Amino acid sequence: MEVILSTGLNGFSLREVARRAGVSHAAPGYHFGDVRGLLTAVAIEGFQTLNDELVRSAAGIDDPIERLKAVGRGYVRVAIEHPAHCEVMFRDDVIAADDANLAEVGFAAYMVLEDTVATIAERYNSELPVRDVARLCWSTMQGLVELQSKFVSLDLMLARSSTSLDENVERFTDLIISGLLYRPEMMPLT
Amino acid sequence: MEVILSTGLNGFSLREVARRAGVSHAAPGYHFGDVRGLLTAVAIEGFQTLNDELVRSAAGIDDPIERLKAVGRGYVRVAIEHPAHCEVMFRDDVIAADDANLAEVGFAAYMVLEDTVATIAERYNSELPVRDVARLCWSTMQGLVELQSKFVSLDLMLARSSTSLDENVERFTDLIISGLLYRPEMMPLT
DNA sequence: GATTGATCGTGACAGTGTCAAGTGAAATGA
DNA sequence: TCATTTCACTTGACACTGTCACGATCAATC
Repeated sequence: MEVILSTGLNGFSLREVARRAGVSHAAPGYHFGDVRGLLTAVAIEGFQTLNDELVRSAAGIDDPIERLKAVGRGYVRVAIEHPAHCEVMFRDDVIAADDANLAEVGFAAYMVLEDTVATIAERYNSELPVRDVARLCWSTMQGLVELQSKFVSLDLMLARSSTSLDENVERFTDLIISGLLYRPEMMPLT
Repeated sequence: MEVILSTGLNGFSLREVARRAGVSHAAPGYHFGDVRGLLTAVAIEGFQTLNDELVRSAAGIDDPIERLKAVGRGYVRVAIEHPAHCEVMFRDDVIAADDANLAEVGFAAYMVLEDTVATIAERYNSELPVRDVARLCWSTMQGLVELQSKFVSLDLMLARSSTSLDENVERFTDLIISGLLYRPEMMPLT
């Protein structure tokens, strides 16, 4: 994590890892087989903490809409507190995307989200396309985390005050949730 | 683009580019100054075509909601037709994210989206937070493009038939648009 | 007490980005 | 017209990288 944070994933190198660990230059390669293997292990660890955090965020909140908001906040909390992990987790070009363990723990994390959406459907709107909504939420969070820095520089160009990641999460989830409550018969298009 | 597509951004190398161009190994470095410089040029080209495509997608469509849908479709069309460019455009670790030309053309592309949302606000819902909605849309599209492959393997695990990128765009935009039409007084949260 | 397996260290190889120096042709200026 | 400068490279070198084969050490096991 140190190496990823200081040099970026780009300048990451097994030999630098070895240097900081005080071992020979080939030792990391022996353990993880590969640079890909090492980064895959990092990604798995990342998904594990994501899963833990989402479960913890959702726990004890009865209203599923509030629970969805909490899950969203949990997602960006992981992004903020574990930036090195998150830089790796979705980078299929540097990890073994077909690794079984990776798929399993990623699946678990996703399911926390889908379950929450399913409860919203039960309680508020039975016509809700659960799977689509869950993926919409995930895509939005992921895109937000990735684009946040662009948004900041965009605000700079427009001389507008910029919005923090946390605040953007709140706004985005509110906007999405509005959509979950909408039914066509409520209001025709003009 | 050839090199990026065949070896991935990970295995990308100036020397391979030089080989395919039939020039000496240092020639690309001379032209672009740097591997970062070359990839920044690619990103600028990518944002330029994105901007062109979004403008073309939006042109001639009167209803702003239909226009927003068209812009969304345009976004993923660029992602599909120019995968090499898109792999670079948002990778701030390998490009010069503070490049002035890059910021300018990226800004232009974003503004097509924000203008469309502004028109929706004018016509349908004056209380719409235009900036937030525009960024919600962009984040969602970006996240979707990035996560699509994960969604496919997720469907595989769940033994569900998977959804194409185009279809996901349709569904996501529909869900977002529902939210844009929603007003709290329409339906209380019971 | 010999063997085996794991955990490394060492050295080598091909490949990489980048830099300094050289090279030849085209453009420029007198 | 001819010297000079600029441009677009080429060449060669350096430090760095991942990965591999080969040894060395050492604890556990038979």
